[in-house]
Order: sequence, then C-alpha cells, then structure tokens
Amino acid sequence: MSLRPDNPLLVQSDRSLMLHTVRAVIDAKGNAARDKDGAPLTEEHPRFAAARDALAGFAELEKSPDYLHTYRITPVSIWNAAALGLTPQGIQTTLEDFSCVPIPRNVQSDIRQWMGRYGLLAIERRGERFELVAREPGALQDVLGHEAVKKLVLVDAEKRVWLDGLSRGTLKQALIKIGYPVDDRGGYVEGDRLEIRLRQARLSGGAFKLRPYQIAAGEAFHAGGTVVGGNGVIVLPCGAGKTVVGIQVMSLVGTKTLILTTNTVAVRQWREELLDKTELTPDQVSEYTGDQKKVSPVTITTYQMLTWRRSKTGEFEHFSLFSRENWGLVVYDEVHLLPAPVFRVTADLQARRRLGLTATLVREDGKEDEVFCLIGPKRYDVPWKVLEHQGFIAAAHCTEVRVPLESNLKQAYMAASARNKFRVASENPAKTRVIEQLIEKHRGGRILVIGQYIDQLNALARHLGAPLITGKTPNVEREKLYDGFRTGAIDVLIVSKVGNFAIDLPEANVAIQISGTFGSRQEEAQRLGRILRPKSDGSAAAFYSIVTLGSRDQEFAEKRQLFLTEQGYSYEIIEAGELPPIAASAPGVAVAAATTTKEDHA
DNA sequence: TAGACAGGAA
DNA sequence: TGAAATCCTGTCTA
Repeated sequence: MSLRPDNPLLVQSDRSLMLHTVRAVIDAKGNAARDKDGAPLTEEHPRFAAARDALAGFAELEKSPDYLHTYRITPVSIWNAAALGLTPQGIQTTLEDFSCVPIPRNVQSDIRQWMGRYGLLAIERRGERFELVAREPGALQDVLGHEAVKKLVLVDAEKRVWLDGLSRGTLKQALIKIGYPVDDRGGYVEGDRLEIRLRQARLSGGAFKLRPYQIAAGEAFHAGGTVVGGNGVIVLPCGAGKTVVGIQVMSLVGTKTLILTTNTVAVRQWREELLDKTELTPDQVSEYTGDQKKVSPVTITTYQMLTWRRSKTGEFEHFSLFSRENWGLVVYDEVHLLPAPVFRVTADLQARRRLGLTATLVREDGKEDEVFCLIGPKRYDVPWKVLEHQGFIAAAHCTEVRVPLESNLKQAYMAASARNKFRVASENPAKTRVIEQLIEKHRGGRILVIGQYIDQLNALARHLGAPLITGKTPNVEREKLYDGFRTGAIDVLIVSKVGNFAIDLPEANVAIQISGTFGSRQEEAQRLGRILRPKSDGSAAAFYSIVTLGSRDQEFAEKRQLFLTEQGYSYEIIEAGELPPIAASAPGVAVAAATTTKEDHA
C-alpha cells in the first residue's frame, strides 16, 4: 500500500489511531490559505465524518481535542466489533481505506488474534435449555479449569456443557473476566407487538424532527447484534436527547417496552416525553413506582423498585413485573448506574432486547465490563465537541481556581488523617471569597453553586443569602425554587448532590463547583452537563471548579477532569488572586454584595 | 384518599 | 478512602 497523504487517519504500532478532524484550506494557487491575521485557514476534513463512523465500530475514543482525535484498539473494542459482525479483514480494509500510512504488521496480527477469541465459545439454545459450545475442542477444557466457570455449568456424560437459563448472565461475566467473551446466540423473546408511531408535531407544539445523530444512533442499535439485532449501549452527552433516541428505538422495535430509570422524576419525564412525541395514548404508558403501580404496554419503573426486598435475604418482590407483560424491549436509562448483582441473575433480562443509554460509560469502580456482558456492546458514540460544533449543546469554558488554605486551618490539615485531609481542604472557608467574586463577575447570569458537604453549603447559603436545595428539601419547596430560578427571580442557587441528576434548569449558564466526590469523572461530566443546554443567544457557558491549592482537593480535581479533558475540554488554571476584586462596593465588603443578592430575591 | 414523614436498605 | 441522596413501605393525620 502506498502513502496517501490526503487521508485523515494515522495508525501507530501501539494500536492507537490518530484522526485529523480538519485539513488546511488550499487556495487557487495551491498555497495554504490564511486569514487576515495570517493564521492558516482550516476546514473540516472531507473524510472525517466517514472515518469517525467507521472507527466507532472497533476502536475506543480516548481523547477528542479539537483537531486530533485519538482512538485505541483494545481487546474489548475488538470484541465489541466482533459482536457487531465485523471481521479482521473488514477492519483491515477500513483502516487501509482511511489511513495515510501503511498499517503496522503487529496491529494486523493483534486484531486477528483477539478476534479469534471472540465466538470461540458461544451460548446456544437447545429447546428450553442452553448449551455452552466451543468452536475448538481445547477451549472448553481451558475454561472449565476455572472454578468460577465450572461451578456455573453442568457437564454430562458426553462431555457436553449445559447451563441453567438463570446463570446465562453470570456465566458471560465469569468468562469475560478470564479473557473469553462469549457470543450469546441464545436469542431474544420476541415480545408482543405494539405499534409506536412518532408524531410529526409535538403535542406541546412545534415540529418534532429527529436530529441526524439521533437517527444514526437508533439505526446503529436496531441493526446491531448477531442474532436479530437488539442489544447494546448508546453513548450521548448530557442534554443531547437520549430519551428521544430511546423513543426512536422503541418505534423501530415496535414491541411492548419496559423502561428502567434511576428515580421517580426521570420516570415522569419519560412518560411526558413519550406522550408528547409518540402517538401512544395516556393509558398505554404507565408508571410503576411507590406512588402508583400500574402496568401497561409501555411501563416505566426505577432500578430500586426492581431490586427492593423486605429484608437483606428476602425475595425481590417486584420481579414479577418482568413476566406481567411480554416485553420485547427493556430500556436501561443511565445504564452506567446499573446495579449488576441483581440483573446478572435474572434470566428474563438476558432473554430480551435491551438498550442502554448513558452519557459516560466510565465507572470509578472499573466495572465497565459488567455493562458489556449484561446489556451489550457499545453501538454508538458521538464526541461532545462534535455536538458543540453542530450547535446541539452549548460551548463551555472550564476554569480551575486555586485558593490557598485558610491559614488557621493549616495545622488541622497537617494533623488530619489521609481521608480527613480531603474534607478539610474541600471545606476551606477561603473558597467563600472566590465564590463571591465569581458571582460578581457573572452578575446577570444564572448561577448554580454545587457542593458536596451539607455543613459547608449551609454556611455558604447563610453567608450569601442565597437559597439552598439538598436532599431534605421537600419537593414542593424545590419546585418553587426551580421556578424562581427559571423566571429569573433567583439568580444564584446553591445545590448539594441533588444537582448531579434530576434537575432541569435550561437557563443556567454558570456553574461553580466547590467540592465533590473524590475523583469522580462521572460527577464532573454530569455537573458540566447542567449548563450545556444551548442558550437562546448562542453564548457560551462557564464552569468553575474551586480547589484548595496544593492539597488532596487539588489532586482529586485533576482526576475528576480527565473525562472532560478526553472529550476535548481544556481547563484554564488561575489563582484566586487573579480574579477581579468585587467592584460594586468598597474593597473587602463582600457581605454587602451578598446582601444585595438577598434583596434582589425578595 | 392524599400528603407527610419515619425507618431501613444499598 | 466517605457523605449524601434516593427509593421503598408503612403509619399517621386531616
């Protein structure tokens, strides 16, 4: 293969792939075009989108800064590809098609070798039973040598290996742990038909049109899968319309559907969206929660409802929900929160089409492979920055503000145990002053202050005279405060961990994070997601993370930022002293500014 | 019959 | 590494 410099992809021998998103604009004379300041002009690379879509099938997006996206080929990504029906030859052809240099030989052989592992073992249905079969005779012997596998199966006199339908999920999990991803050909229960037609115009007014990436995501799911198509995960940023993708998949599959969500607010939102955007009638869509246990062709419930038991050792009392209707599809909202222990033992769930939706597949507990086994491979993924450029989510500037530890706490910090150090640094009272400065800087904006410790938040709320929402705040009160924020009566709202999920405040354009969970990348992404709804004037959002200089707090902040950095966001780092002083009042009279805020609210 | 709240779970 | 939030059920009140 010859060099093809016009191509956007570079394949390296460490199995990383570099994909150019742009190329230089060439003028009529064949020179690089420049703008009036002399900077080279760039345009989207004409083959970028095609290459991105092709790579999504067998490589993982590792980093996606503006101009160069990095992908990596790993065993799991190759198994994902195998599950989609790709072949080593097919991948080879794709790489050659987009690459500007020859493909390193070792990359080719690694791909062949890993892919050979996939499908070496398969689960097949034999009437009412399932059998673990091997394409090569030695493979069964190998895996039976592992106690974790052996105890889940039954070997008969003919050396055939049988499994209980109940252990289908557990077995898949045990096998992937030892490097044998199993091809589950057990198939799906077809489910009762249910026509789910999308509306042309929403009930709430305005046209309803799927965005291009939503259509692509739905089709990627529906076409995927080795048997008939229909299990896997779709990854989309916060605010990109995951619910809409779910609804589209439901209309493509066209069966009775069970939807699992994290909380009751999400249950209500799903129901409203379904009634708004499909022709389903109110009696066809019901919620199954503590308030109201109704089952209909489309039923929405929570993970906790399904995993509830009277005592630690008791029965799962609501499991019957799985057999109440002949579901053809189960939708897992926020699938990264899947409580795996329960779902791996439910035969029913392994036997139905399943769609997982999430913003980030990363888990701090490193259990990404559980989702892979129990729900399925990733079917679709769009980088956050791509949606930003297309205008579907707002641009955001991220800033880390470093504040010295208040001097009278230095001793307490030194004396504290490793685990207390984090808390002492997180609650550093010197952060208060910075918060005031930032609020002043963004006066006129809609500001969320997000923190982790209730004591810290209480103190801040008193000091600023701003309202605070925590888990204890009754729903009525929350609604009132959210409304105030939406209408503009409240411009600064302090929220605890409740702010990570389940709040919908499209107007928010500034978020100030003052403390958070150890090194949670998830949480950082969720919190940024709060302010990414596109603004009516197209303006950018601002995200601040306030950390105590040179402390555990700062260390964890770096870890928290990883996911967003990989997604192409960069953090500007400033020290507290670089912020403009509070101008409106005399220097140092911070409380005066806070008082003004209070009066504004009244 | 609805809402509020306590208690236990993970 | 630990704190906080949430959910469920059941009971009490109006």
